[in-house]
Amino acid sequence: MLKITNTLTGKKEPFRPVRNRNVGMYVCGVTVYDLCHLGHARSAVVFDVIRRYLDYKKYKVRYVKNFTDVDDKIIKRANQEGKPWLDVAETYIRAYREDMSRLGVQPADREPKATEYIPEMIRLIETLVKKETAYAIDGDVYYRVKRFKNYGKLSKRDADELAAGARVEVDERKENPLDFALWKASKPGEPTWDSPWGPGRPGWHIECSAMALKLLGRGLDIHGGGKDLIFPHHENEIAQSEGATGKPFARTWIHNGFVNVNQEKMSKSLGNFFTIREVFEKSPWPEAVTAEVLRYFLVSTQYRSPIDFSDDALKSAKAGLDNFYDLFLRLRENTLSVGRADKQARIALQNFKKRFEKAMDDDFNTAIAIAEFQKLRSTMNRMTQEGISKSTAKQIESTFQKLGKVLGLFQLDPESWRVKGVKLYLELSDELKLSDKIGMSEKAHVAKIDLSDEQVQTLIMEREEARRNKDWSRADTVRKKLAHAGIIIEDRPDGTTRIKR
RNA sequence: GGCGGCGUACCCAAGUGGCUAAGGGAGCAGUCUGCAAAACUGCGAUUCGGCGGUUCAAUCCCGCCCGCCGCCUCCA
Repeated sequence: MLKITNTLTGKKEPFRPVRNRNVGMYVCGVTVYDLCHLGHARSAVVFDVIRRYLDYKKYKVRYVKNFTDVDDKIIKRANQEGKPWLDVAETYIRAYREDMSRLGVQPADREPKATEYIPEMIRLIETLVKKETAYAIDGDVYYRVKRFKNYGKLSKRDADELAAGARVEVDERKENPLDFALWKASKPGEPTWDSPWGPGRPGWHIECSAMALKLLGRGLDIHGGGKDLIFPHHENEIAQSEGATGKPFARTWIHNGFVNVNQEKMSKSLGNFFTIREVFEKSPWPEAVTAEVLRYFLVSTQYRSPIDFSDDALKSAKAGLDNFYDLFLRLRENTLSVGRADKQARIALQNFKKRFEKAMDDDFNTAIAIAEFQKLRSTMNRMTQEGISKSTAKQIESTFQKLGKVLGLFQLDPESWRVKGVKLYLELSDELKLSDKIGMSEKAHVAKIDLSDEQVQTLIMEREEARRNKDWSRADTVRKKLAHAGIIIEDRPDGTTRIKR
């Protein structure tokens, strides 16, 4: 039985969708005014994994993740760049899609844009106004927080105390400092739509209420996003939606923890953020490898906890994955016609599956799920030594692939993970050279040696010849030379040589 | 100030009122190997920030203290 920690109740509770096996899931997407950073990547990967696991459990998932494409920050950006605001939004929606596809994040079933749901928003606001849960002033419409008795139930805040401690400069026209904008009269040059209150544009929170209600309605089982959205965004969504419909909005609220750098939240204001593409660009590994490394890093911590990003963390993730892919290679190479360990291996696979599901059922504990993969890897390495047949080896590999898919891991061809065939040209850097940026000590000594494919081949042949002549010192010299270019040579028992980087 | 969270070995990271405190990375030693790498085997927290309390028994429950972080304003 799947259990999920629900922010609303503060408890881990059994997951029961409204309509049996159908799951409606809404996740707050990004405001498209800039490139996505690793924080966005984490949120995306977390909910991608949740979605994949629900699929795996044979739920019928309808996953909606929106784009906020009308907003103050987009307007500001457009003004800075002297571009139409729609262009800005389009640019970053495209960038988002590129980044996510690199990360192997599956698109949601619906990716609505706020601007496509203006009529729905207006209707929602009208309902609220009719119920006197909202009021209009000079073309603006505000939500009357006092009218919603449960205000604060998600973020566990007391409305009165909030009002007392309000740090925002108070708009004198508002009845209560906590009241928030549902609709804003637009200034010249700003995006604008006709409305019963005059030309204007939506406030920040209303779009998600409108889209979630429209696309998922009462089947809203899961509503998610980063922890920073709990207040005010999700709190306000609840107020708007429940204020209008009089019915509970979402059943289970899921919030993911932040990505930190040196224990501090990665954020624009601190300037300590890394964009997703920046990490890809600076990565010493091929793109597909980097993607899995990032995912491995991101899911190696339970989704609610903070996770600290660093070069070391990525290297550690890479090393962990290398060991898996080494096993996959071994599985393809070291098989027999009849395996002594076949039976044991098959039993281990069955047990593994149960443990994996147990881990994931417990609030998507991907950290434990990975630990289970690790144990299986170790077991299978031993089985391989004892001897397994080709068909069992295939079964093992496909189990890793099939269950790994839930986390988005082990999806690459083991041959291409780090053996021949990948791009040979590489810039060799121990560190990702992120150091200066995050103020860490300078320790990146970059040796840059580019070897062409041909040069590598020549060197390897040279070493083979040396080995045949038992000229060990010459063979080792070549090995060292290649090592400088990041190429590792492994001599295998059958006399062949494996090339890794 | 209010609310929430965290502090587990060199690093990352699970976890439980009592059974060996998972797993990974790094390290060390052994087997293997021309050497190396990989794999395998072994080693590595008598202890879970500190101090008290509850309990037959606490890392896990309670209280206090110390340290760190987040939200309370836009933020994944």
